[in-house]
Amino acid sequence: MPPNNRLWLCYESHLRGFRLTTPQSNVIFTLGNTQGVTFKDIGQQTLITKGTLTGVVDRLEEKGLLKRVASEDDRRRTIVVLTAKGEKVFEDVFPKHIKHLKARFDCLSKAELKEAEAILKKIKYLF
Amino acid sequence: MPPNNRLWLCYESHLRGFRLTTPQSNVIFTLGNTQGVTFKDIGQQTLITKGTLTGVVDRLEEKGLLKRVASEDDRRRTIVVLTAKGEKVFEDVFPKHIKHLKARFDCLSKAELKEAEAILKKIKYLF
DNA sequence: GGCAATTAGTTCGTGTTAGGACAGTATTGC
DNA sequence: GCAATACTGTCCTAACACGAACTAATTGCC
Repeated sequence: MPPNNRLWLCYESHLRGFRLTTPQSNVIFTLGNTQGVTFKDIGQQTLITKGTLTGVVDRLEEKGLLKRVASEDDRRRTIVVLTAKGEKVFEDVFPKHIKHLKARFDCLSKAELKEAEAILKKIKYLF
Repeated sequence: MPPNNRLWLCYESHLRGFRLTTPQSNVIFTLGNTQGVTFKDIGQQTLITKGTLTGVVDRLEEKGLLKRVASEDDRRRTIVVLTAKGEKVFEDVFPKHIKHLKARFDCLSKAELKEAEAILKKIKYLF
């Protein structure tokens, strides 16, 4: 069961407006302001399993937003790098997306946000 | 991005032990202790969209856990009913699953649980 | 040095997801 | 009573999701 709720739909539909799926934008966001990241590291940051990641990167590569570069040090590795087009998309979408989400949570007071963070951390550490 | 976290994995892997996926078990749980539920109502309760639900129900029907019955009042409707086998699965899995989850959350105090519920409700109503 | 174990990424199979087009059925409005 | 509208479930497509099997490269161990 994916996150079937309005918070999720709000998150996702905003990205759809930029022709990006959520996993795709997560990859773009991970790659922004870096010199390139390996598949493995992208997977760890985005929590996308490697098998799925292959497909997500394929589609972003087809769109010309990133490219695969073979690593020199370790030839098993593939480094994924944003293209100029990908950089542009990152610089456009990322700030807008943060702003979009922030606008919703600004309805909560500082105290409420702290409370939410605290209790969610507790739940997180149960698992 | 599906719920890629340990809480989720805990939830899902427990069900996998019963050869059920999460959406499949959600449908079973929705059908348990009822005389049958329409597609539409299952979708509303489980938050599975109708197009997806068709496939989920197909697979459960193949497993012999439920069956489709045409509605008499409204011939557009299909009512989904647990078979005897499906009832057995429900009666086996449901209590075990609740117990499994409860065990984790019991580490939180009553006050903490109340707090979590309150803040999560607030977030929910933002969206 | 050489072979086993490990690691990185791809591929494949099964299942889930949303969304849109579709057909059949029911309801509404006039 | 009939046309327009709305509703119900199916089918389709594109994209994920995981896990397992696979290839290629590197490391570990003796």
